[in-house]
Amino acid sequence: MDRDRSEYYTFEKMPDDSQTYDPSAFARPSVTADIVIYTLREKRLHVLLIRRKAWPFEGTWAIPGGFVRPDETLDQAAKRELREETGVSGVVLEQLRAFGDPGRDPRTRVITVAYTALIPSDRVVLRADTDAADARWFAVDDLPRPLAFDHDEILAEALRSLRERVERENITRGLLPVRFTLTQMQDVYEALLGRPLDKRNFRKWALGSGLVRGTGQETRGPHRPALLYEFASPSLRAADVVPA
Amino acid sequence: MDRDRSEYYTFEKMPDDSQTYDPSAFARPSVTADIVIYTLREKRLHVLLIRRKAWPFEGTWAIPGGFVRPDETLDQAAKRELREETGVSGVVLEQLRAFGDPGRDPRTRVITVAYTALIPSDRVVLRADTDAADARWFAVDDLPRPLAFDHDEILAEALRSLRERVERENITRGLLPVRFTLTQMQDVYEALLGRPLDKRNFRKWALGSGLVRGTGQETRGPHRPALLYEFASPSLRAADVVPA
DNA sequence: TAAATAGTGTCTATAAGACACTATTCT
DNA sequence: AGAATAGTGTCTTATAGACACTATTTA
Repeated sequence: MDRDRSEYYTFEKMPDDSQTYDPSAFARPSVTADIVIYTLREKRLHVLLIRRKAWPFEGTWAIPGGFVRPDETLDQAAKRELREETGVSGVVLEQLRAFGDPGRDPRTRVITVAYTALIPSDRVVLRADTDAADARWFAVDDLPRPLAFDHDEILAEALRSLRERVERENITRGLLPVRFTLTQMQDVYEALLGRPLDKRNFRKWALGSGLVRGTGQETRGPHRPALLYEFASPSLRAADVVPA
Repeated sequence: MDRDRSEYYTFEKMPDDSQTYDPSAFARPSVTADIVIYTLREKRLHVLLIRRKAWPFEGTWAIPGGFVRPDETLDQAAKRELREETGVSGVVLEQLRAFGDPGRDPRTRVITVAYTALIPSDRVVLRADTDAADARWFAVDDLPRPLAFDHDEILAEALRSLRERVERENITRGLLPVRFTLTQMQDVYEALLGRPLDKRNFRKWALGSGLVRGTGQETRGPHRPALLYEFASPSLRAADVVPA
């Protein structure tokens, strides 16, 4: 091992315990799944937070989540926690990444696998809106800091990832109802990108790209009706949707 | 809970054990960090695999990795394992995602956090090349299947992610030496994208984008010398590089 | 008829892609 | 002189962005 390490990466063998290492020799970490749930309210991107009722971080706001059970996949755990803590199901879940710094949870070593979910603005019926206190939507640019654990970091990363994906994926589908107007769709894009878009250019792009297709239907209201559109491709990946 | 679930996502409270759940009530999983190490050899993208010496999957090829220790971050664990198993350090590591299906490891529940690393083609000195048998480079389109655990899936996902990132990041930096010719750089892009690129268009793009800048130096060989370039921005994120 | 929202077209600038030959060095 | 690799420019096409007014409905 006397090769010049600053000039060459070497592969000469070093003491290798990976084949013989006994996992039970070290305390195992707990593993949780946390879910960042986005929706659009009044043209602003919001996340759902729950107020913690117990130590640690009692009374502070946190991303919903919980422990992964021995017999379920990480995706299943995320779906289950989402359902248990918020009653939401049938939502597209996307894994962000794992967060696992020692000390991020004062109880014990906890590694969390963070997910993001998008739910349509017209289908949000949050009981806590009236009930208040224990579950609330917060605009992503107006969060109650500090959050529990390292949830500030997770939310920052989730938002960065979301914005990155906006341009190259049909990511807005998850935030829109089945049928929607082009104005609603533009609102979603503007909220996600954080900047205003030109109406004519946006519509040219949305229609020209074949992303959406017109339904016959129209909206009603005290003003000119708008045509309703739907997404053209099937695209909701089966694996991401809970059957029931 | 009598609202029409097919029409509305509801947030009415369901039995919620997340606040009172005792993590020690369930067996905790083991957590590992696995690293997919890419390099370019003879214009083809290769990954480093090691042959397992012990049960399970004894004798089959696997991605290097090992258990995360209680006092280290996930990133540190990945760097340590990379160093221990291959002697490589000072490499950019990027977390891919966690893989944690029950049963992916026959020993016990093991959740792995997968990383990707890129190392430059000219600095690869793999002892096992002559020694053989226990650590080898494989072209990504010619892998020894089946691999151990769910490593087929991890490699497929890593490659998908790598190709996705090629277009929008300076990802090739990790695969190139400090100084390189534009032909070498084009080789990297072609290997990663899996298709040939036009030489003139590539050079126009590489130079015009300000990504690289010429050094004064030239190569030598039995043919016309080529100008050597280097990346313009500092850009290697400090957190990704092991200091020593 | 006022308020509110929907809907529509052109021009310009930039980026990406197709395409083939000459230049330099060494043996 | 031949082998090997480096290096170079134009035209076309597609895409994104700037930019402002008319249309329809209900109260």
